[in-house]
Amino acid sequence: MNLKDLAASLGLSQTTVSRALNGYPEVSEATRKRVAEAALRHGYRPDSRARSLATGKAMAVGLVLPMTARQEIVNPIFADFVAGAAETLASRGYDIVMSLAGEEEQTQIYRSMLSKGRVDGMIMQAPLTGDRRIGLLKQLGMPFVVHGRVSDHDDEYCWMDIDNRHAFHTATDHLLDLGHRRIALLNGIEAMDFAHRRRDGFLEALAERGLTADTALMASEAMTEHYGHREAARMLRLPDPPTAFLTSSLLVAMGAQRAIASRGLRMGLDVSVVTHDDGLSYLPNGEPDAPIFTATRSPVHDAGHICAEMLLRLIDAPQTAPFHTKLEACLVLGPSSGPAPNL
Amino acid sequence: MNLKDLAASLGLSQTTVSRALNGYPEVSEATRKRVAEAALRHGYRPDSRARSLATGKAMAVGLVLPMTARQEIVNPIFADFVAGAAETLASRGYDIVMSLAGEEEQTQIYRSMLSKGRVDGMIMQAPLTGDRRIGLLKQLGMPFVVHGRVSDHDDEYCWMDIDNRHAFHTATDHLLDLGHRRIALLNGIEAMDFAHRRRDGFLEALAERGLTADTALMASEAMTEHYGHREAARMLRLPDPPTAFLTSSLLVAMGAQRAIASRGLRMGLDVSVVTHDDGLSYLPNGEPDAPIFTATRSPVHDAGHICAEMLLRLIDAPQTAPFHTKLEACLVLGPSSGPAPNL
DNA sequence: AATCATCCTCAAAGCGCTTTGGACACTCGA
DNA sequence: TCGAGTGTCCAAAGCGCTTTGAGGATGATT
Repeated sequence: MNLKDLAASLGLSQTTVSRALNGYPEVSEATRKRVAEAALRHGYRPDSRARSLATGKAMAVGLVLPMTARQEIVNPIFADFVAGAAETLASRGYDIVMSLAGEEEQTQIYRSMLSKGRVDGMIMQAPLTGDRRIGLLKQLGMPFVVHGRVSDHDDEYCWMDIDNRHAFHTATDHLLDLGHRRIALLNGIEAMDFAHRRRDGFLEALAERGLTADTALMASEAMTEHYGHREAARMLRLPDPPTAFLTSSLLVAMGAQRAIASRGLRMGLDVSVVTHDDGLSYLPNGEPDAPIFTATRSPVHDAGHICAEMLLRLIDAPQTAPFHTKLEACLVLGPSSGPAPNL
Repeated sequence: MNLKDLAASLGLSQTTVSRALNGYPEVSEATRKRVAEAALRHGYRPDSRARSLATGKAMAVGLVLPMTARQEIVNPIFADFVAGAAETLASRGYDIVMSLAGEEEQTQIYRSMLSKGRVDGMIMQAPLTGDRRIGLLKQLGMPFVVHGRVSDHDDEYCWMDIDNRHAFHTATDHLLDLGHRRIALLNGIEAMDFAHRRRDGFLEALAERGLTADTALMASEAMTEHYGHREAARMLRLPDPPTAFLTSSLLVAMGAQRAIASRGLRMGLDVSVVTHDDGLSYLPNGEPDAPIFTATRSPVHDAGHICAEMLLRLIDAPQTAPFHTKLEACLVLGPSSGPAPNL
């Protein structure tokens, strides 16, 4: 049942039916009611393509599924981020069109998005340092916002990011204040821009106290539990082991926790752990009021919300100058961090 | 730059340009080359809506982001599943349109998918026992395949599922063979069909050896690490604690592992743990050759592949009778399970 | 020279919707 | 009685593509 048929069955023109359905004022209340009722009865649904073609709006935004750089690992953040974004978008009638950023050439990846009309804008995730996709998107003239950012070109596009440098600076300060001097950093892959910033924040905080990092206490890898376990275990076996771990995700922290426990040490007493916590719904940091890990927390679900909100704003007014949102992660104190031993 | 302009700039008709671009034989090789070259130079991209309207194919499939029943928890499986599906779909030129299954009425949820023409078919995930969405999809006459299934109406629609009952039967047998008699089940939410089946497999295996389950050793909740920890810790404090845990996800197993360790017990020696492992890329079960947990393994990434493949088949031939894929999970042996103590 | 395949190309009719620019009937004040 | 104003409705022109049914060149065949 299309508009033509519906109009015919009502003895009205397509124009009138369309207007009645879309709430235009040029239609009498009686007619509108009659049309609405018939549409419901016949299960009429406008064809989104036709409507989109006529209006010029796709009512959809594109999202590229990020794969952690060069790894076959799907970003665990994705599900919560997209859930957040989807809530906002759905409430405004927008759909999400997903593509997979695989190994092929970037240009090729954005192929389907680019086929004009599929989407009104895009959200880009997990930018690498010096990511070239941003140039590509700008060149295409499609509205987009980046979740995260690329250091060099901060002000040329819209982004939403947490202050990763500040977060890790704060976290490091926290450990330094507790008397820790040998602090290990279990970071994510530092080709990712956020991991790079976190490392900077860590080093900065150390430097401010006149400390230099021990490269033997720094690791950078895809953020799995196994990685956290392996590296923490290795570091704890060192002649001069760390008294604290700063990790980039809850999974890594859990791995570190396991390494600490299996060495007969007590987390929070013998060895401290501070982590970043993306607030993933399926990976909560203890009970809401009783966190297990001391953490810099910033729910990625909220990030999804905000990115979507920004993108919709940009779509409504494509010519506005680039704008940004920077979120501060808050430091949540848990039992996993405590005074450095031997003090 | 649209087809009309491109044709004009070449002094050709739209027909010829369209045919040249889409590989129809009625165009001379010379013309085709000339057209392709001009299209590239002008950065011409066909409008997907217009093309879709003309061909009747949307070249996209719908995917509903599942939320674990009544919980605000995003299914951690989602990211890997969708990555798998996206690979297959992308290779065939299909996009993915996502919607969020929120709290509203189901009918409302499928709204955008239903607006005709958005998608050619759908993949439904995480069905509940007696899920009504299936009836809805059937009634709509849109091709769909279900990841998982709903017990009562197995043969009325296409589904892909792992043999959850058999997997948990096997896992339970494994523990029984090792001499365990008090086995705890840390299951997912049993409103989910798969969790229900797992429980059945567990109980069946016990029954076959003349054992009955102790309800104090059975829990059912959203599958988080915290849940695994809390429930395992509680059960280990019982007067007659379990000697083995059977858990529904790696995260839960990790929680149990933590509970075991913090009680000063050794996993695999004092207490065994067997889990189901969805093979999530960001949550590997140890090293590829050295798993940590004994597990029934079935990568959800592959499930995504298969579901997509099935859906494409269904889209190509919508009238075929419902067909199914049942995958067997394989039992991976790790150091987390061993002979029951006191034997 | 006329006929006929064989290529290559085209004009035009959709696909299903929105939207522009009236048309028609009716009311109301002058 | 007229003109303007108002409230409803409509025909038709797009939106950008694919596809049908023909048409104009060629060169080969009669």
